[in-house]
Amino acid sequence: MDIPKNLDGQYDPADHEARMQQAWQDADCFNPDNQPNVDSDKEPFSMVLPPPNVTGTLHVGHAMMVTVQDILARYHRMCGQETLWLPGTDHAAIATQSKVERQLKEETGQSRFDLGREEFLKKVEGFAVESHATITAQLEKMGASVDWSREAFTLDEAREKAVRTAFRRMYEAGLIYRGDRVINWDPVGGTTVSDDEVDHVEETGSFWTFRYDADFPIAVSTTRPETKLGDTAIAVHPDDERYAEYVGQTLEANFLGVDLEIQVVADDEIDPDFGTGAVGVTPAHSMTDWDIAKRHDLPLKQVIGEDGRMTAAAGDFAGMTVNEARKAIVEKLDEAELIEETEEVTKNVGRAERTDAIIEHLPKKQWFVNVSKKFKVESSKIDGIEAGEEITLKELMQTAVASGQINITPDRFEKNYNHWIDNLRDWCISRQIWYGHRIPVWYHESKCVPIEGREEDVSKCEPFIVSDKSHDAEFPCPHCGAKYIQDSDTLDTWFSSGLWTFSTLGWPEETKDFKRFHPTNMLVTAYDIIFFWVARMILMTGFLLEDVPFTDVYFHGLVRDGEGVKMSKSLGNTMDPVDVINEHGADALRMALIDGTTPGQDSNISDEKIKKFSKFANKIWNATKFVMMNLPDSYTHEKPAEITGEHQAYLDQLAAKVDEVTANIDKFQFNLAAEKMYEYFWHVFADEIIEATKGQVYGEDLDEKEKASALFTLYEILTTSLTLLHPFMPHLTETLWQELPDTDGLLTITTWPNADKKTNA
RNA sequence: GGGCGGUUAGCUCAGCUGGUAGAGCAUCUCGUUUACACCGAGGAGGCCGCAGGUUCAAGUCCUGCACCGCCCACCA
Repeated sequence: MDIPKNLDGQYDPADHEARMQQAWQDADCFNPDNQPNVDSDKEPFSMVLPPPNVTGTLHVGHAMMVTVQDILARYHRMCGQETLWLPGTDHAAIATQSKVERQLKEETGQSRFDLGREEFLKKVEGFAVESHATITAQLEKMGASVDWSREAFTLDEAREKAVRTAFRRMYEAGLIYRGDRVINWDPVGGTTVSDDEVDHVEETGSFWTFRYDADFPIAVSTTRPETKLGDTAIAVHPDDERYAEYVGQTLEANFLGVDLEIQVVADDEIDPDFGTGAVGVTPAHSMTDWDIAKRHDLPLKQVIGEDGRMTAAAGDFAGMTVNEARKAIVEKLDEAELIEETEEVTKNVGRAERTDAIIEHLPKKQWFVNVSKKFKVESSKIDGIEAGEEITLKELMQTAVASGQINITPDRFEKNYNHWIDNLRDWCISRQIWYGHRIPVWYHESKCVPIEGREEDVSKCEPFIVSDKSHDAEFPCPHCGAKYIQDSDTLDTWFSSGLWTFSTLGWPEETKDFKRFHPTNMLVTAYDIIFFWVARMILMTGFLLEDVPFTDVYFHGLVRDGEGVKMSKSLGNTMDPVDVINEHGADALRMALIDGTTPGQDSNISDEKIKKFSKFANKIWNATKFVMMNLPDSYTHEKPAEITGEHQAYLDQLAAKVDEVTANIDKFQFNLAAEKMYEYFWHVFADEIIEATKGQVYGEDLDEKEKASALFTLYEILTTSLTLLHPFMPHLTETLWQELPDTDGLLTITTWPNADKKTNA
């Protein structure tokens, strides 16, 4: 028999991958509404794509995430479950805005303030559109079986409504509040950032022990003398006899020309053995000092401004940058012989994740989510929480996981998660940037900001309105005609991504999709956003739906280069998935990402590894060619009356392999499933079984019964293998499936070999 | 200061609930067999970080230690 004409030569993915993607799109089978192989007895399977930031292009880390999810989606779809994998993108507020700001600066030298809010936002949106097009093209190229008809964007109209509704409901429950607190201020980005957006870098610096003035009885230590201009107290341990006589007193000091009133307080948190045992308390510029100040009702004195310069309260040092002031203060202290000791120490310096600016701690009025305030749960769907129970967001987040309702793979991350929640402070959700969901609060201009000369009767007017409705940035007050003006801040990007599993399904409307697909089944993501995102999703879903967002979380590791070095643009070792796909095919890339990697473990991707699987693809191509060359012209796959003992043993081995691979996928052991199929197809099927049957299917003096038995066995093993490999190598397997003589329709909606055995699929 | 991960063949890594060590690449020998040279047959190469313990049996479980890496935490 001749070589099948479409299988001539070697396998070249470039000839087939796009064709197969088109065939799937044409059949529209990734849209669960049109999925033809749904088994109505089975539960649906749903997942959201963690929305990539619209800040550029996808990298191999995304490819890993997409591969794992696509394996799951295709597997569950083949098992007959109505399967939804919902794609989308994230506006990534600060990340996107700062990227566009940098571009603007480089190209025109302008800042966002030169352009103005409206013009600048147009620029950002233009950039986002471009980036979005790149990302969707990349996802398609990887073979992601997502349902594009349901695509969402964290900043589109439907999501805006979800965000406003969420904000309002949390506000009404008393969980969102506006308050003064010390926040993390990014002086370069000109915005607050949350605790999680601060990276701590170890740097060396001096640690000075000094007195405010020569007559002051207590010495204090600091790495940041410039903040000491804002000291309003000294805290000591209650049992510390050295300072007992001063506790309760208010001492006067003149610190390099600035008058200080220092209250001496006793606080259990102070370590008497560290430094002098006395801490200069700076409530305005330290979060821990702020806490101390709250406990002792201490006043607050801000000496550093939002521009990173000393304020008027800093006396002679006003107007200096923080660094200049530090230097000047140390010099003057030195001259006045007030420094008792200078030590070199290593210290953690907080830097803004996006701009790398050194974070300043400043007191500022911001919006927060209170994670420690009890609220009443109306009708709980969370295991371990009863309807009517009073609970905090922290407790809710921990219960959802501790109860086992949310299962984390690998489970060691559960510890991380709990530990983070234990230490969680209120979540600062307002940002002073322009790109994002504007805070849905409107302030009454005459009530909140009294305007001179106006005498409207404002007794009926609300000072501000929190609304889930769509309003303009300004609208007239129905009572007095003055204006309501919207808060100029935007929300932390994770506020909207926290709603992602249900905002994408139409919430707050009770849509069919929402009822059918929520809670979702799986969340697949890298472990580095467990706090940013996973925890916030559990928080938001827990409060708003009194439910969990998903029942399984799978964390994959970070992807490094072949030498195990973290990929970065500056090192030039980044890998664009599209380049790899163009050269070796998406299937080879997918297998290379899965092979030899375990959940949560960082892995290396190398050219060598990718080649391994492009060779494997070629092997499958050729084995299929061999089987087809030996089939009769109009082969139909029917079991012959007699299967020889030898062949039956092969089929039994195959059945066992099906069970093993299925079990591996069910347990999220994708590496084992992939390695098993590699080993089986190449070294068992190709090397042994095909070789052993060669003399039985072609040549002289054939036993016709044995030949029929052999051909049936070969075809059975081949088609079953292609089916098992489909979630991993969808393009190649679909291509071959289309060439085989007795296959029906698309492989991607063909039933998984032992799908009927699976009870809870 | 807490927590987590890693330490297995020259390199990069698998090894699920404990039962006499595996893959790819590299290396050596042989083979132009009509699916595939992106191939086949065969070989060499491992006190499974160190030290104890549990067990009939440990790379796999327990304890301690060492080194590498990561995360969290502003000892002011």
